[in-house]
Amino acid sequence: MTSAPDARPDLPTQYAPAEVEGPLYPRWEERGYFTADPTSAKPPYSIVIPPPNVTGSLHLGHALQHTMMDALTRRARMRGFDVLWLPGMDHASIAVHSLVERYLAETEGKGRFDYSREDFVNKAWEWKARYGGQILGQMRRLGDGVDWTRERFTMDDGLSRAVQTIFKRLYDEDLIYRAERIINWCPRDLTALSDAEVDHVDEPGELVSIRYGDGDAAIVVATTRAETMLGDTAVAVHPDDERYRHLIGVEVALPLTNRRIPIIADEHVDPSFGTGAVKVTPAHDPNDFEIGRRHDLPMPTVMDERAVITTPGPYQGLDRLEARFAIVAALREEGRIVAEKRPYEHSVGHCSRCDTTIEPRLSLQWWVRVETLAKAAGDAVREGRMQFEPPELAPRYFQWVDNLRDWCISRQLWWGHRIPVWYSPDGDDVCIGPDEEPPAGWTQDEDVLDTWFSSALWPFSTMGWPEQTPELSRYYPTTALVTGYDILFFWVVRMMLFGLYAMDGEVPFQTVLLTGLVRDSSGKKMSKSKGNVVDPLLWMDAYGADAMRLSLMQGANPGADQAVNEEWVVGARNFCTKLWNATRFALQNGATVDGPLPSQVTGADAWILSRLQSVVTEVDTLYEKYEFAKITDLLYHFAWDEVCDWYIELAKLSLAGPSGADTRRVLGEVLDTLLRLLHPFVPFVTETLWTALTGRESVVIADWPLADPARADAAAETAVAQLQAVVGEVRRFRSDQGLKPSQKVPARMSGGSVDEAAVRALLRLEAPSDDFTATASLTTAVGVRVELDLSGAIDVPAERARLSKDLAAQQKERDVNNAKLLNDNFVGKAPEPVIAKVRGRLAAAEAEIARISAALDALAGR
RNA sequence: GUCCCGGUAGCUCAGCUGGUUAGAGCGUCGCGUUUACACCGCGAAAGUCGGCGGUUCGAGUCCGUCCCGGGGCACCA
Repeated sequence: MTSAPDARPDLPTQYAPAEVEGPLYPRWEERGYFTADPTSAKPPYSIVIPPPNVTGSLHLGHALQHTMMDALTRRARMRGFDVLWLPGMDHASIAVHSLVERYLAETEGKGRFDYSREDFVNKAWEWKARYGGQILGQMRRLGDGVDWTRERFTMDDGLSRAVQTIFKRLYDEDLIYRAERIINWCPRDLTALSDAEVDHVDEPGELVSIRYGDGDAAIVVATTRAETMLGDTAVAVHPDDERYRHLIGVEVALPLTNRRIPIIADEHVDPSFGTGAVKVTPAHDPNDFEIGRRHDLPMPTVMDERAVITTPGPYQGLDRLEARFAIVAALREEGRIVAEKRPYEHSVGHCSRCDTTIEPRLSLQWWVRVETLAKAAGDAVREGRMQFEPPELAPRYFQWVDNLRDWCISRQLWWGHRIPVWYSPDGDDVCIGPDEEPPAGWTQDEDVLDTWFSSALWPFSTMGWPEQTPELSRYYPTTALVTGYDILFFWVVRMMLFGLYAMDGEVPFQTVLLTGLVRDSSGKKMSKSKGNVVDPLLWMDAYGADAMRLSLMQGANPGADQAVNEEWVVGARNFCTKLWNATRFALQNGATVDGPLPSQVTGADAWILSRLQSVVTEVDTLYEKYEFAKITDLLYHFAWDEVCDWYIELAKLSLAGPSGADTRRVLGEVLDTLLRLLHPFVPFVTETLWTALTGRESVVIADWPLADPARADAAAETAVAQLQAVVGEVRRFRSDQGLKPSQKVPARMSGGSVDEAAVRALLRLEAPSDDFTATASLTTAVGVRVELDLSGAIDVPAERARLSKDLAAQQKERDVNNAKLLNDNFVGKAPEPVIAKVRGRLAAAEAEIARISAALDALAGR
């Protein structure tokens, strides 16, 4: 292939995706097609990419979402918008920690705490430089038309400044505070986690009922976590519970210890659950913590950060599970176990990163006070300032945002944005803004912020906030956000919280387009443990990025999960090949895009232009609703069934005829438009074909097609439909008669008004010879009679079977419609157009029955 | 417990405010080379639209209920 963009290069005979796709992206990038221009007079269109983790590699979910964003932005660009699609990556605090720790263990044989904080962070930056960001190259491979000149990283200087700025503002307004609470603690990652980072899983545990105290002062409590009894400081019962009323205020002996704890009354206790009495461990359970606060109970911690028992005594040094076993055994020994239920199904929190069982832990952490922020985030959607697509997913958003609890944002990690608060030797603290210096001798807080804290700023921090940049004023709010519904809580909600706060109540995006999950061919979730994870890179290598993108778009119904498999990618590749061959045909036959379209065209040319303008309109309508699957389906069938199967076949006839010049121009127009319509989905192959066809610079910067209603031609559409009906009927006859496709048959045609030459050519019918003898006769539904000379007996049983089948269908049709018209209720109550339609169908069925019966009678005469 | 989504051909899915003989892709079967294309062409077979009940002249489409699958949230001492 020649690579000169302005010549019309010959297309190789065979479509080879790798050769087509390889050279194009660098060319697009060099020419700056994807670079936004804030000074442009064009209207803006903006999308910020959901920043993949710096540790990440492209998976099918990315491929799906990126293809959608690419399609939206490519189309917007073609429609004349100044497009910003902003790429970047997330620093992924915990994920990087795990990877870097493993990397250091392998390369240097050391653990995290063998390094100083500074050294570890430097190692992490080294790791990022060396192994991070693989996905960026994979995005180019996929064809993402992002503005690389504006690439961002959540830990680069500008974004770090944004983090510090908003932290200080929130801190100054008392929307960030520090408090000791029960938090979700991961004993493996050794950090606090937010509620969103905990997955709750039902699993079999044990429910053990233990008798506390003796004699009159005894009470039975049930627990799944016997080991925490070392930290019990009370037993709680419901204040109205008659069974225990007399015990309230009494102290009981806590087994295995020499402590005595009070029995208290608290509304939180459910009298109908278990024994109606609860052991209270304020330092290791969120509900118990609340009870403890209400009753001013002591809150002893019994485990360290690795969930090892610290209480002096026989259990000290045991892991929480070992301790549970040992303590239950000891209680059993003392005869204090009243009941044991095992297994006992209950929900247990796990670290969403490493799957370790979460330990609720009393801890001093930083929090965002979310009440007012969440209210604003909910109202913005309630007031319609931001909308979800599909709207059915909005309830999930409200469910979360309307019940949000304060957000724990501090993490006991080193890789991330360090909390900008400094402490004096006396324990005073001060929050330091971006341009401020901490007082000499003060020390900074050791913790970093939750990764999602900086992600929440992404729609504006990437555009230069807090500076009032041209980008920020032009591209915020962004036009759309495209992301998976699974990330609604983590990310979308938090961008709403901070976007509305930082940007004076302006939403970060006008529309949130939620995609489903990509599943395997049988609809199962992909997971490493199931071994059904597909690497999109392999599919791209085998069939091309275009084919993979197209197959993903084929299944992309809004908000719905989709199953994918290799067969469909093959099918999508086949479609690209079809386009390739159609374009080759056009080039070989002198199709042109130069000069105006002929004002008057006839026959197939008029028909296909009519269909084309209608398809353009439909595509635009479907884009409004983000119906990617339907757009794909529409274009697929238009291209394959109408353009290739019918128009090109018909064009073969007229190309040689007197209107050949018109047809060459129409053929060029149809392919030109079709390739432009398809470009957002299959950017590579359309670029190669379009430049070959038109000789112009690039379809990336071509204009989006406009429908021309003047080209609508109902008569031409009817004429071709009739032609198709006749051809279809005779083809079926030929097939049923066992005639080879290549066999030419003399025929005589009469009646109707179809293009006889076209019918003859498509059906391989010859002119009748002198000794023509009609051995078969077909009268088709559009009144065309075709007599065929099969030079010998036809297969009478086959023909009778064919006609009988048609007859039965028409009789059923007649009966159904007849019954309706005999029904007074129907005639009396149905609207007139519906009745007219039924009358028409009845008449048509009767005509068909007459026609087919006649044909059967004629057959009987043989 | 509560909320959401889904149950339509062998498989994966479309079917808008109820009104043609319920569609597509892949797969299956038959025929085969008509110079764009076998990564193709032509033809065909294939569904009691999860069950039951209701509203209606008319229900895959609306209502109720049940069954099955997926997911969210809450609780889980």
